[in-house]
Amino acid sequence: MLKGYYRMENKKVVVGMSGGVDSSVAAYLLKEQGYDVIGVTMEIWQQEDVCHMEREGGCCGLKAVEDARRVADRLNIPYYVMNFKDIFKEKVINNFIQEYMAGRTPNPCIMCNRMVKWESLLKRSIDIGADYIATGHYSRIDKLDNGRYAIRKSVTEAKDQTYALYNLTQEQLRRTIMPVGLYTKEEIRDIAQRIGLNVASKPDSMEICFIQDNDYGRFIKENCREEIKPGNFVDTEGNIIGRHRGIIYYTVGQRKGLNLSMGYPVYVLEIRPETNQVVIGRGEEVFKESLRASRLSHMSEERFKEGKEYMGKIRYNHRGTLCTVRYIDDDTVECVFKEPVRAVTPGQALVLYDGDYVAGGGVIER
RNA sequence: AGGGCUAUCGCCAAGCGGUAAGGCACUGGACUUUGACUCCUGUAUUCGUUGGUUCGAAUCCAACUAGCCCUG
Repeated sequence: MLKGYYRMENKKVVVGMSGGVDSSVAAYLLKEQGYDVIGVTMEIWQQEDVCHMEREGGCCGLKAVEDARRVADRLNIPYYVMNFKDIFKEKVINNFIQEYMAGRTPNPCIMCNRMVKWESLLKRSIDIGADYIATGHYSRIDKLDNGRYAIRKSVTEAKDQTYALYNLTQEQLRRTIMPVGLYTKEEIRDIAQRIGLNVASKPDSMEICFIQDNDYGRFIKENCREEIKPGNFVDTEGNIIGRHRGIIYYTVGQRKGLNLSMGYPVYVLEIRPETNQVVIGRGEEVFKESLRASRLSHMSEERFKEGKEYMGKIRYNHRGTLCTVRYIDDDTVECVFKEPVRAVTPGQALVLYDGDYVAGGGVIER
């Protein structure tokens, strides 16, 4: 039943515990493997008025602390709550708002993973004497023949979280353990059940953790300094076809909420922050066969191989499309897909896979 | 001022005497560890107004109202 079992006497690992099933079982598995396990819950965004609107499954709510503490007690491991509110606000929330204001669509989970879950938690963990940090991600980390570390897809295709981890650094990967990547979600729930964790049937988390009601438009409006200005919807010819409420409310590929009655469904093709315009078109116009990505991150390889076929994902829930890349400069690639992909969205990540391994990725520019 | 045409859900639009299609938009839900997409679901007791004909009208008739077009 236990996979990847080997004894790690004296090795100290900090497990980021969200209070959910996955990270709880991760802590258990590590303990079984002989690590010296410390449970930590990262306090990152809670507002004081959140108690009455406890949403099930939030990855970092207040109830999370209760649940995590109970699990730590049960596993008999030391447990701490660490405050990461400032760094989270600065690196994740502010960036989230800035990106939307700039007409882009960020993926806050990726930013949070890289800057908070890893950069900050790892640093503090090392400070308290830990050798590793661990999480409950459905993903594996392998050391390759070329000496590099790489994120590898989980054993379950159905539950794969590697996309949001594409930009972890070699140093971060070297110090990370992801014990649940060897199991399926069902197996993890079974383990939780067997060892008597009360979080066994807790629902998976979803949606943005720091926006409880999921109304991210309102969240930005209330938290940004600048004014949200209404503007024009235009077609590809530049004709004005309506008014929009402000570019932050839209994203490429979006259909709902446009309030545009053309007789056929219309979608957002492009957001132009310079002119405050939102370009609208038909469903088939939202497909593209190439994109440009920058702020590159290389994982399984030091550099991508031009002409080599990778599987490219342009959003978390994307099966992937075969593609090739070509460097425009050291930090930018042009990616050409074998077949058109829907809704290439600036601000989202392009993640390239070489088989099961994450080769790397970047942020979509256009 | 004459002549003609049109008025059906927020938008477009079927209907042509037998008891209100459909599309778009919008609602709610499912899916989803980002935003989206997608998939289900719901949505006019009422047809510009007022009368009339008829067993029965959104459908026929009349007047009125509004908009559009043509001629001055």
